[in-house]
Amino acid sequence: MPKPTMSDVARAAGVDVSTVSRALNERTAKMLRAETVERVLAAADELGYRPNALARGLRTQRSHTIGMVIPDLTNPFFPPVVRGLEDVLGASGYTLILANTDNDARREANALASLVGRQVDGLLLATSHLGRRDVADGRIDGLPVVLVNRRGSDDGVPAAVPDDAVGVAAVVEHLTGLGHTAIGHVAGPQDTSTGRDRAEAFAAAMADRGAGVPPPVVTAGVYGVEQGRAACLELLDANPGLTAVFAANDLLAIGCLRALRERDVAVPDEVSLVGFNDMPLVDLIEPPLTTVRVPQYELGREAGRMLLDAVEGRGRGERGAVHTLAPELVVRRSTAAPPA
Amino acid sequence: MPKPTMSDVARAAGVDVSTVSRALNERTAKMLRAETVERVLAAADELGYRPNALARGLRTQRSHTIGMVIPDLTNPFFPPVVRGLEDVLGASGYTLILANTDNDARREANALASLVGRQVDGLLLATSHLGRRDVADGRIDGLPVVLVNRRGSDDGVPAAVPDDAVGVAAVVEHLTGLGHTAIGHVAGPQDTSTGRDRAEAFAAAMADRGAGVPPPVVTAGVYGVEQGRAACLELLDANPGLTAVFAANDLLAIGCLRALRERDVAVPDEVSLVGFNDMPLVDLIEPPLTTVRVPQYELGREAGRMLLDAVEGRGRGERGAVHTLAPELVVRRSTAAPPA
DNA sequence: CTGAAAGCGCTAACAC
DNA sequence: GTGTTAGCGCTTTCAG
Repeated sequence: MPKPTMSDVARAAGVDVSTVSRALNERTAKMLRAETVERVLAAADELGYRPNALARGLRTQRSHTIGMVIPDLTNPFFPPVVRGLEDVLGASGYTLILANTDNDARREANALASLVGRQVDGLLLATSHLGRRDVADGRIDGLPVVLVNRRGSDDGVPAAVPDDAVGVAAVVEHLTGLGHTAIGHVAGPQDTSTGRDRAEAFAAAMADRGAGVPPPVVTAGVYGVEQGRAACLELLDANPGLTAVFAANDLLAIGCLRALRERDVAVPDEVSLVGFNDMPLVDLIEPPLTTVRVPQYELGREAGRMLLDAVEGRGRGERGAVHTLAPELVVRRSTAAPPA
Repeated sequence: MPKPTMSDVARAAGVDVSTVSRALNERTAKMLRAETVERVLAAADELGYRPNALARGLRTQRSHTIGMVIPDLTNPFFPPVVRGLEDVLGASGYTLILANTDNDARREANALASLVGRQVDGLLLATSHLGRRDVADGRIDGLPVVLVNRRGSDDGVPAAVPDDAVGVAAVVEHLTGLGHTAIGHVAGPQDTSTGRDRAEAFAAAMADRGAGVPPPVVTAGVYGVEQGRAACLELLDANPGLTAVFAANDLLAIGCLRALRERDVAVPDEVSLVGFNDMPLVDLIEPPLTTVRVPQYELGREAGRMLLDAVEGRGRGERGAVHTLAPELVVRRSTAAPPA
């Protein structure tokens, strides 16, 4: 027995397919006599009828599907974001389709093309690089776009992001409060808003604290453990007096930890280390990482809400709504007072 | 300018839509004159035409979409599996849709219904419990199903799984080789093949090693950190002489680590600890976890291949092909000789 | 080798 | 209130 279709239900209930369609749709069911609706529902239930989402989407020009582009699902930062997204989207009947790009431009282009071909109703981008022009107006191929965790070049494109400046300020305050003055920064890619904003906020916060010269910074080209390790090695070698390192995210911080171990410097006894994101499991490494907690699940929820608003035509005209979520410093055991 | 459709391309190229369809499809392009194909391709390219996957799917009864049901994406075990899956599916033009269930039967039912409604061509289940009857014949709602990381109750349903017995045997050999005899097991849920098989393999391997009495076992109801902690506490309290604990997966092992810390017992000096899976980041916790490496990415690839075979009608008749991947013991610093 | 026509399963005017 | 009709964008006989 092949899948029952609407006309099977119609026949079973003794009505026309259009009546079945009306009965099955919340909005149009009230056009019908209650008794009819009931009869249709019973027949549908009896046959185990499931509406065909493809046919519906083709007809309504709405697939109830959302595409999301991320660099790499195995980066522990993303799964909680995705869960948050799924929870809001699912509640409204939308399904999420993920695509990984591994930071490769060609793969990203393919992914977008594939998603658009699948008629997604909207796009979530966690990969946006500053300066990409195709999202300047908050749309790709006519589809609404919301950036996740990163901002666009200007604030014209909707985005859900952590408040980097606030987070970084808390880090610098914590470190200087502990007595550190020689603090270095392992910065993230400067073509991402997170990398650039955190580096700028760090320089600004240090200047506020009366640092005469700009603090030492080494930039990692990609947010990855290995890149963090290399950058930290460089930072350490160029600045032997450092007593603290602030990494632009947790993956880089883990790389720093490896670098520190290689150079045989004790954390936090000789050098303190701080990350950013508080991604899952960083509380289990040794020493447990002091970091800035970005509400990942909430980030996903917020981005989902924003995109749904755009897709369903609510809240139009508020082009460039960048929603900022408050981060929070989580002090663990990777930071301590500098050695006497 | 709305999205160009096939008839737009047809008009631009001065041919019928059916000709465009033929020109754009690998298989049917050879029916056409090369010059015609070229003209169509040029027109399509010119207009930026993208085939509508919904329309195609409706017509062909094939969405080129695969549904996957997992307990929880934030469990670090799954992302690499998903990546492996995506890589094989993507290469064949298929898209993966994920659904999380949080081990909730109702959510699972909803997820399956939603996926089936979206006309997925096949299903991947990483949540299967032993004894569920609806997959007994390797199909749900007529769709081919492949289990990932878990087997069904009998071997009638296709599955890609690690070889638990081999992995567990390696663990026991490692531990006994170190001199341990008092080894306890924190078992996984007994309604999953992994939980049950590993517990049985453990008992068998211990018996092989000449253990007179069955070794102590406490079962966790769910694969989770908190459940691992609770189970381990219980195990420890009931068996004060234990010098080693083998947990049925890494999440449980992390819970055990917490329990051990709470009881102030040093790992590995007083008690050795072994996990299972070698999920990402367990090499970074302290002490780095000795565990059994399950090739997660490969597991995904293998499951993907199996499902594609079933979906595309290849390899029929080999009902019940359970593909087993070889695990490998990874010795890190959570295991050592028992205290003298 | 290419065009005409039908139809996948559904929704949305438009009738009655 | 409910049936009739047309058509979303595509593929696939069937003609020619």
